[in-house]
Amino acid sequence: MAAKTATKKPEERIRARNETKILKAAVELFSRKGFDGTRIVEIAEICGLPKANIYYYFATKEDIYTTLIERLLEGWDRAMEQITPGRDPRDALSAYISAKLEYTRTHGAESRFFASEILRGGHFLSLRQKRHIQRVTRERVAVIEGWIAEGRMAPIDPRHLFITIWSATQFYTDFELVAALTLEKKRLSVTDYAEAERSIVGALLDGCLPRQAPAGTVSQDRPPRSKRRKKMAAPS
Amino acid sequence: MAAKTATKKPEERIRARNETKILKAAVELFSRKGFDGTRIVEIAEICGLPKANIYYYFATKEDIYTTLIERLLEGWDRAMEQITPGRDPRDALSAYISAKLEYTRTHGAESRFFASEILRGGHFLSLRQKRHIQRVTRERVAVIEGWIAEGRMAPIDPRHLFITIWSATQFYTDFELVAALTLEKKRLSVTDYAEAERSIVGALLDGCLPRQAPAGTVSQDRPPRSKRRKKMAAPS
DNA sequence: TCAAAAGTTGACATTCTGGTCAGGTTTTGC
DNA sequence: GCAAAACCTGACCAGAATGTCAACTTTTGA
Repeated sequence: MAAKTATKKPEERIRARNETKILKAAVELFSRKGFDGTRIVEIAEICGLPKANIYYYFATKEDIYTTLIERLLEGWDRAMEQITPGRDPRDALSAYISAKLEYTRTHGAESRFFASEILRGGHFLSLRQKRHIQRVTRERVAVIEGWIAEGRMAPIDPRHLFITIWSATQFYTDFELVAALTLEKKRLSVTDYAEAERSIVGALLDGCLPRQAPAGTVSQDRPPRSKRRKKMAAPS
Repeated sequence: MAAKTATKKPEERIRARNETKILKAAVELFSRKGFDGTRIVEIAEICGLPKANIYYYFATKEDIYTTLIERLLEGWDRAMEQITPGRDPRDALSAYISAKLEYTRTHGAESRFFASEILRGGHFLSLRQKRHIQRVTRERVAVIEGWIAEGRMAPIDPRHLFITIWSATQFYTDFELVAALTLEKKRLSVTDYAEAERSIVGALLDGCLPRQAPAGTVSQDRPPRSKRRKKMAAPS
């Protein structure tokens, strides 16, 4: 498959187009039916291609799967970039939560696909990919540790904080059924995600207990949790 | 299978024993390989039974699967029972988080099995089962709404709070790989779960921002988390 | 224009796996 | 002790799924 015969580069239009089509159909199916539950003839049907054509672009089913993993990982760090030392912790964490929710909302299949892979033990993840996740995480953990050292955040373990944020944000998409049952909706809407954001930010940043002294005091309405609420979730 | 021929009841020792054995092997496999990825001959091998024997006890693979779902749902509410109106919110929520973590830690396969089922859309869940989840949740949501009305909790949406708690606790087991990568461990230990509990409780109840009261008072209701990590230079 | 490269595809080979079944053995109730 | 019920299992089947291939068509570059 000499893709670059020197004088060539943009002539792989057809290839690019079809590979994209295939991967798009595949991530949708994999995310809902898993690796074993997905048949390539299904992928082919969705693409409107004969099965043999799929095999012209990808040698095996596993090939499609791992290609998807590779692409998805590129998105892993995107949201992480919100966490930078210079920023105010409240803003940074809010933005991070918002970005993560927005991504998971608009990329349901990808989110579930990744969740499914991890749930099954991540046997398709290469060592390099695991280390990538680890490295990216470690960098941002350091930022938060910095904030804590400066007294700008409570002394909470940043690693567990990240885990809590990840899990809370992903839940709405990965386990939408339970989320919908809980919220008593048929399906989740954009508004539900917005509410989720408010709630997660509120609970994680300020806690869910009254902000006053414990003991006997009765708390009235909580003081403005965050005066600098931006309009809407940032597009992605 | 007429299991009760009037004069019989406890003579199904063999049946009970084998069914248990089969279900135990099945939940382990289903949780790691999904419905389609699990072959009944595998289940049989783990049980040390010939394949046909599995079919003597369960008519189909789906039969095994749905039987498992039914049993698991019984455990769903267990932890929920921590949330009772009389209790102090802090205690109740702490106990709930603790119970949920303990369950997920000691019942990894079951936890992942359920997660996997929901992730795939929960098509094996019956309407009755969905409604059960909904009802149990609604009950406890009401308790929290009561607390909020009494000013014993900040005015946060209890539904989203539950979602955050569920997701955070389950994450450590369902997505252990990512949790382990984040915590830089090979596998999670009991101690890690204990730390997780502390962290989740800390973040959710008190928030992760400094507790300085708006008026300037220094809060002391947060137990000082002794070990501060040394500061690190913030990277890019 | 035209040959080579890229893309397409129906039919086939092969392997798996869920599920069946008939006939056998063991356990139980009396 | 004995018949009936419960339990066991090797062999088999039908459908399905992955992957192959050789012949065919379209696109490309000069």
